Amino acid sequence: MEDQADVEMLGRTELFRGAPVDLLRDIQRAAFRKRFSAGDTVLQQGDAAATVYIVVAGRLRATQTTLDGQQVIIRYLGPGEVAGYAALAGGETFPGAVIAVDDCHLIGWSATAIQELMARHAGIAINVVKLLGARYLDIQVRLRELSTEKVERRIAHTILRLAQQAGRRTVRGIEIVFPLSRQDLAEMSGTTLHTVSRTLSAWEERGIVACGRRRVVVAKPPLLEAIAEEPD
Amino acid sequence: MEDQADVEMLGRTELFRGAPVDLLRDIQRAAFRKRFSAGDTVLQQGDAAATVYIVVAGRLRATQTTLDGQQVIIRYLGPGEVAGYAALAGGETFPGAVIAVDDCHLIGWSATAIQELMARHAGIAINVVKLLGARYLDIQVRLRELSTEKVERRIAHTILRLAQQAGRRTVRGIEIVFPLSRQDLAEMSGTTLHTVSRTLSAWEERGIVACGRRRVVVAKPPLLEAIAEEPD
DNA sequence: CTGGTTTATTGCGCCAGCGCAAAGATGCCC
DNA sequence: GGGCATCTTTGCGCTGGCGCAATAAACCAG
Repeated sequence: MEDQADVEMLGRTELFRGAPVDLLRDIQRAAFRKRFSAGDTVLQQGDAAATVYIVVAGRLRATQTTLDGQQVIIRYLGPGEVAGYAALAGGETFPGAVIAVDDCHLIGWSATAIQELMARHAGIAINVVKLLGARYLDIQVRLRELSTEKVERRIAHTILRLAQQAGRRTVRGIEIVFPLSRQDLAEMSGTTLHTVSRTLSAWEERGIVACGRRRVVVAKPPLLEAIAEEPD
Repeated sequence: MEDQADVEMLGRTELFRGAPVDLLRDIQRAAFRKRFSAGDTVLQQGDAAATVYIVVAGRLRATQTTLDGQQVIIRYLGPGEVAGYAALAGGETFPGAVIAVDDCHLIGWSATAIQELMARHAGIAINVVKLLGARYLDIQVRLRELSTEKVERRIAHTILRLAQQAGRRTVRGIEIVFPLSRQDLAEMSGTTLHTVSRTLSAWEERGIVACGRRRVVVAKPPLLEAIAEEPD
């Protein structure tokens, strides 16, 4: 039965880990499912923070856009992860957008439902604390990289991080499993697509990476790590 | 009685807001007090995340330092705010350091005590969620600024933010109440002290700011806001 | 297969901001 | 009040990486 599978899946997410089975069943009953196609907007920047999602399948991108249209990618999220922190933390509106990169399958709850859940079950609130703590840590590190490192190192770090969280071993090396353009890498590394393109070309020359249209494969991780760590 | 005053103070912090008085009393009894002089290290990067503090008086700086000694300032914190998130979120070690900028007076708890408190009182866990959510929001915005804005705008944003959270109205304008060097501003804006110095000199010329040794006063906030918002 | 769209590459010139270095200002401690 | 440490200013030259622009390659739809 599908619901049963759902319950097991929920029990493995960062949000509901450790919850007793009967609670998971309640949670599952309160949820709704939703599918999105690649490119769809799941959460819109500025909209009321009324929904929280967990990713069942597919890959999403959290971004933040300025008034003048400049965009940065805050992070990518995959199966088991949470989209819509603002709704957890009691924010009024979403500070950024979440876009489907692949075709995606999500499970969602209303903000009020989740907040009530947290109020009734401290364990879930603590899961949220851990999850936000982990995100805060990640983003601190990126802030430091952005402030102190030169572009090449930043791009290297960005790719290594993506390979870590969404890499698949292949004969050619570690392939990032979702489509990732030069522009995307630029928006994660705080640079321009031109500089990313030039950098990747140079690396390709040296056999460190292999890339195609919206594809990146890390052929020689140790060399890329060396670049990421070498001082300016 | 001093304890009574403490309890009231705790009830107004972001961490314990909304807790019933008798719980606050328990919390207060479990706490220890500690004083630090300007320049002292309160939490050391890499140390076991075993303590959480609330600032009673004074001002602190949260930083993160790289292996090669480069430093960024994550944020400043003042009265009522929490130092040592890692201990709340169940992290192993502190990802950054916290340093006293002024002479400071703090109240602290062991990580285990606070975690037990969260587990027993969902309201407190929810306060932590809100607090981490707010920090995450702040840092997202800074990440975007750092990625997309030119230095002058970034410095303007940095100063405006500091004026917002630690500004005092005076005849000369809004004064940032704690000592703040050019180097500090550089480490918050992702630039060098030289560029900060040059920029502030130019602004001083135009009467937008007035500054001295480790002092910054925003004389004409609207003009500074204009700089912060003007497109590149 | 064709035409159109999106994505990637690369040459070229320029300039914002860095890094160095040296001098100057300010505050503190004895 | 004098000496010292810390902090700030400013000139100068250089360069990393941006921005533009034009071309090329890959993909898609019909």
